[in-house]
Amino acid sequence: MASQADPHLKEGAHGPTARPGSGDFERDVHAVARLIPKGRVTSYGAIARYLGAARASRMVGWAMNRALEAHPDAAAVPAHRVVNRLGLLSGRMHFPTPTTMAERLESEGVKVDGDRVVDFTERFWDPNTEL
DNA sequence: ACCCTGACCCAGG
DNA sequence: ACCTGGGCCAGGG
Repeated sequence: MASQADPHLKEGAHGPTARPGSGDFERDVHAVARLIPKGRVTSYGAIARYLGAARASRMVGWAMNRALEAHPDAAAVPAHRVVNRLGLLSGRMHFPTPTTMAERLESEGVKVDGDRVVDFTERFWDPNTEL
């Protein structure tokens, strides 16, 4: 089954899961997003890089959008924990309300000032180094 | 079948 | 320091 929280992503040495053009990209993005610890955040680019597609950060945002539309509740995929490289909540407009993203983060202990994550550097969780 | 756009990011001028 | 363009994958008109 190799699904849930066990994406043997990274390169396709023996199991090409994130091969470009395979359509598995979205699924892999969701898998990584589910691994983001509560109270931490990561970026589109970090996830893309972890999947071996460093230039596909836009697709990560696209995948988050899809996940959110399918499950507006944060249960399935914690889309609110994915921000841009500057710590800005660039995807806030795609949540039920423009403030939902910030509210969900604050409810996990992540402080948000305006549209930016406070202490972004400390809160940052990089799948490339921590996974 | 072509063209455009997107919750991004980096390099170049 | 600001602006521009290319690249990535997928979906919509």
